[in-house]
Amino acid sequence: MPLYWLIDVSGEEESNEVEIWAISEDEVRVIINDRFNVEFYVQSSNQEEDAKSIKVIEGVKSIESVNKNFKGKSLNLLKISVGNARASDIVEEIRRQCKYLVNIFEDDIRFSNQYIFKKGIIPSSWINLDVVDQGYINGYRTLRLNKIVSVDFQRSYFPQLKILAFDAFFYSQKGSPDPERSSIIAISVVTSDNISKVFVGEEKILVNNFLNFIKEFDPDVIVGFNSNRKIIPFLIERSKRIGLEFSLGRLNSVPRGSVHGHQSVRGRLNIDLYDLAEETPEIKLETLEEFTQFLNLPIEYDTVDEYELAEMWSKDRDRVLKYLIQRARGIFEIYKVVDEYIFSLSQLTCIPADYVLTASTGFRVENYLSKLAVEKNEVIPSRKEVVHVSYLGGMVKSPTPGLHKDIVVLDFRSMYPSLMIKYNISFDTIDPNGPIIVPNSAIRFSDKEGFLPHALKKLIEERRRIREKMDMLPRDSPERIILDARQRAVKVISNAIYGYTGWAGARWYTREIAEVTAALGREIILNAIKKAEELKLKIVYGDTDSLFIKNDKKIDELINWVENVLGLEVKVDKIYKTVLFTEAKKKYAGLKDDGAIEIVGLEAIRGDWSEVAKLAQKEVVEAILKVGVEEGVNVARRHINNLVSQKVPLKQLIIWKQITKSLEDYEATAPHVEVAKKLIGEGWKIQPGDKVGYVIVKGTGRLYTRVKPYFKANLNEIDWNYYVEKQVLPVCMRILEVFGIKESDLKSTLGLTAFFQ
DNA sequence: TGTAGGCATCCATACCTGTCGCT
DNA sequence: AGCGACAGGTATGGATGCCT
Repeated sequence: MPLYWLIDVSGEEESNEVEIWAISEDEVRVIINDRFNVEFYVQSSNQEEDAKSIKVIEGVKSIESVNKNFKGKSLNLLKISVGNARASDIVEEIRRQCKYLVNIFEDDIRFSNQYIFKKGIIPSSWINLDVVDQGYINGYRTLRLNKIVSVDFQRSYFPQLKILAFDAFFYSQKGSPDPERSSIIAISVVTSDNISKVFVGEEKILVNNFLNFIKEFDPDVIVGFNSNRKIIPFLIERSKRIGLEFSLGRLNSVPRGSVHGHQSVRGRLNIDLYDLAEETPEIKLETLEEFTQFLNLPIEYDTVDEYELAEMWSKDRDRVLKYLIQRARGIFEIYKVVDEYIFSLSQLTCIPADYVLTASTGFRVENYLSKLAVEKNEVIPSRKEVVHVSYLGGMVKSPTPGLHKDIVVLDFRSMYPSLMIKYNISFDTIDPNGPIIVPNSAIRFSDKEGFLPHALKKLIEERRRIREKMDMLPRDSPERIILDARQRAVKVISNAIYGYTGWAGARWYTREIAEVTAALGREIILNAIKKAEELKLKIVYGDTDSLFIKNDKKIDELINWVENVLGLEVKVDKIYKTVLFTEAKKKYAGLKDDGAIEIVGLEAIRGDWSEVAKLAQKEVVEAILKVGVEEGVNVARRHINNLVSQKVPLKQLIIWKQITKSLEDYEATAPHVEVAKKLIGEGWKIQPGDKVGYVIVKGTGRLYTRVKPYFKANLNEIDWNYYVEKQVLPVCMRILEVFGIKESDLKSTLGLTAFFQ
């Protein structure tokens, strides 16, 4: 039976036609057609009567009485199958006609999702298909699906995909490019066939050449950076203006806007690495440069910022083109590092690789659970608007300020998932008379395995299996890399299930569950602290599921006690030679036994502080941990002195902050919002999610009147005093005051006192 | 089309209090 | 003495981005 690897599934609900793009084992790109009728379920207090009304509604293909599970109950429902119609129209009619209607389920599950769930297929996987040849369309072999035979779980590798990385520049004299007046000046590409080129010249010819190249190379994957939100929509719009169809997709189709702000490109995977940058916490500014650096890829960029692009284009065209090519190269290389992760995530969540990155964590979890629900005959609840009542979360123990030597960090291994399994916590096991009781809580659970514990066990088992397999493979072997990506994907989903149950937008939102899980977490950590104190262990800090303990033989005893008495796994996560705490929770810095410095929570790692302040704090911390407080003071003085003598480059003075909502929604006046407003007034487009960089300049009055976009400021208007008093000094003092150092200790001796008057 | 809550921190603003000058 | 303007301090809430 031939094997096919699934690229994408799409379809037309009204014509019941499914279009699957796939690659056969011998690497032929094929279109597989199938038919599928959408189904949904109706709960009625008088099935017979309501069935009569439903039967005559146009588009209802069949009705069947079925039993399904719903949150721990068994429900008898009418399964409605839809033919040549839209489910939403039929639902509307049912709401009007059925007198005994109680509820409708699964009418809000997208067509292609239903198909994937109900046929048991898995995107980005190899599947045995029984197909009939139907000839060719535009050179693509077309098949009709007879039967899905089986998913081949054994094959962990992916087919040789044809990859095209691309990027584009648009010309805008002032502000952000706008398809109305800005033209496309260049498009660069780098492909898996090792072609690297840039399309330039007269706009129409340029675009045509690019599209011809696409048609000829025929990539399976199109990868860009910011392609969903900016590049592709611009190219489509601009092409329209100059009388072209931007047919990036197979069968000459133009991309169209799809779910989660994704651009759907027919027959190809359109992947935007910006989505991945956004969800990677280490990447703060979310630029391609930063992403590349984060992955340690040896790619150099001669960066041209957007604000200087137009000028550079007239001054040094080659430099701009060089940078554009470097970008496509960077995008390509990053993709090669992350593709396994993307496909693993796609397989696990059953979201096509195409938009698995644009879907946020909550929707990934939800898709995973939905797929499992169909398998377990559980009805998927409808999405409803509910009012969220927040609840108590994790417990954080205040740290003992100062330097601590030889500190062991004890971690409860995946505490929330473990607790949910241990107490069988789930939306379908809540039972006022259930045998499982929870300490200090009125809520009880039945002992019949719940849906969420089942899901979690499956995930944990899967991860264990993968890691076992991994251990048998040589390091850096391709298979091991794929498995590692897969186990990471599994872990992400598993850890997010607790949070998902407390998310008001979730289909399976059940606040009580999230609440009781968090309460149990607090109970556990408090018990562990109590036991540790009994053992005379010294705890310097703790947060949610971790304890920082002064090293002692008795720690083993504590670990055993937790495992035997509390029934949970704990492990030594790491050991600090020295760790530094201030008064604040969630902030510390440590020197590990391997010599590495770890900074947690402090300003030095926050994206919304100037580089000069971050660097100063980082060096102060390092000096204290490695040398001593005295040296920390010296470092701080040096940095302050640098500012006073105005020797710091402008780039280190930029403060970056995100615009999180549309500007009119801001209640408070804030510096970064004022900058954003100014920029918008000058023709820049700023949307929620964008980051604005600004510096503080000399002047009087409120801070927001003294801000300037970084690219409009120059060094002689900088308010150096601000950077001393509000940036470098406070972050250094935060650390140094722990050791009794006073502000005056940093300012004096350098003859700076006058400067601060 | 937002996993959760806990936390520190900055900034703008409202409010409070005391002082001073003027009548 | 009584009043208002003003300066300076403080409490409060919005906003951001971190931690587990």
